[in-house]
Amino acid sequence: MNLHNIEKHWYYNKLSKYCCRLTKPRQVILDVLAHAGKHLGAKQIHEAVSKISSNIGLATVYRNLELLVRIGLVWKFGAGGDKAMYELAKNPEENHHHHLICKTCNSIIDYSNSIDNERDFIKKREKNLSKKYDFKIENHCIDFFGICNTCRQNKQHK
Amino acid sequence: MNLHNIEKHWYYNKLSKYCCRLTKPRQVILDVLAHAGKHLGAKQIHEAVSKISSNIGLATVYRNLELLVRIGLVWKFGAGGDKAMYELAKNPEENHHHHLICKTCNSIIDYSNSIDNERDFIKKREKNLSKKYDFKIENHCIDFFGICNTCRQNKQHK
DNA sequence: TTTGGTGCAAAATTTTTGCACCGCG
DNA sequence: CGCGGTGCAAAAATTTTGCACCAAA
Repeated sequence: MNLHNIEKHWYYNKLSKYCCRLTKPRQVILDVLAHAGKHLGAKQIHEAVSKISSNIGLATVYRNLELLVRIGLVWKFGAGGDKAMYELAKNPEENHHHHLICKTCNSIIDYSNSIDNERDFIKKREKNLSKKYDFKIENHCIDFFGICNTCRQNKQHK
Repeated sequence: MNLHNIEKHWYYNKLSKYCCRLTKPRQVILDVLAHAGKHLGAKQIHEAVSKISSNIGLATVYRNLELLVRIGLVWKFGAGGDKAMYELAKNPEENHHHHLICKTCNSIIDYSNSIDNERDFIKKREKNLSKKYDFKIENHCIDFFGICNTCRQNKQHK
């Protein structure tokens, strides 16, 4: 399970391609996201980052996340609108996460869009929409909201 | 084009069904969303509400939006994670909006999921995911991010 | 030396909460 | 009366900005 170094190269390379210096904070933020393997909030990222390397400001985390989102290395999604969540983008050839978000406890289940033909469907949809609205689509976010099994069970006990 | 009263009945009825009083603020908030016909932020809603009826607090707007979202009358989505956006839910039989969000100017294009077979696809997907994760799905949010035509043109002129 | 990147602190924005009060059931 | 709902103000949480400084190109 040592894909980790390969991934490292992938995203580090992409960063330099965009003429951004590979600074310590950027390295650490990317590593944190890669290790997490799932969505994190800005504060969580800052906390994790601080454990690895001290004196990295929350503002720097925000500034770099914005940069990373802009160049497509990180994806940002809304989790229903409370606070922003971030996750490392995958290689274009790979699939990424979509979400099941519990309205009651706010927990988030990641699922991969490799299931079924979702990926193909989205691709087709993007092409169609791009043309129709003259809009260059770079990525997307698909979230389902509802009630998780734990919360449904708790409800019954009330 | 006087569907407006019909719609009114629809959502007013649903509200009373959930044992919530149909108070002035709730009426006004729903009317604002119905008239807007598109997503609005909490602040925008409060401003619009204030024009119709004075002395309705922003906190009340937030509290009621939360309620309306919980009972399914209003949909909330993240717009990429800055602030929450709200739009009136549609009758279950109708289609609702998905979004194309410009990363550069933050403008949002609504599109209806009636196009193509998107609606059917989502339905199928929901069923599949519900079963797989034992998760009761109530609604969803599909957003595409990219660059709108205006911003693409501006870029070229730089 | 010039520019991009940073830390820190202050500010702005968005959302939540506490509390007293009001009015329907 | 009791309780859901409200306004207002204060607080909390999230995100952005100003500014001086540092370090790589």
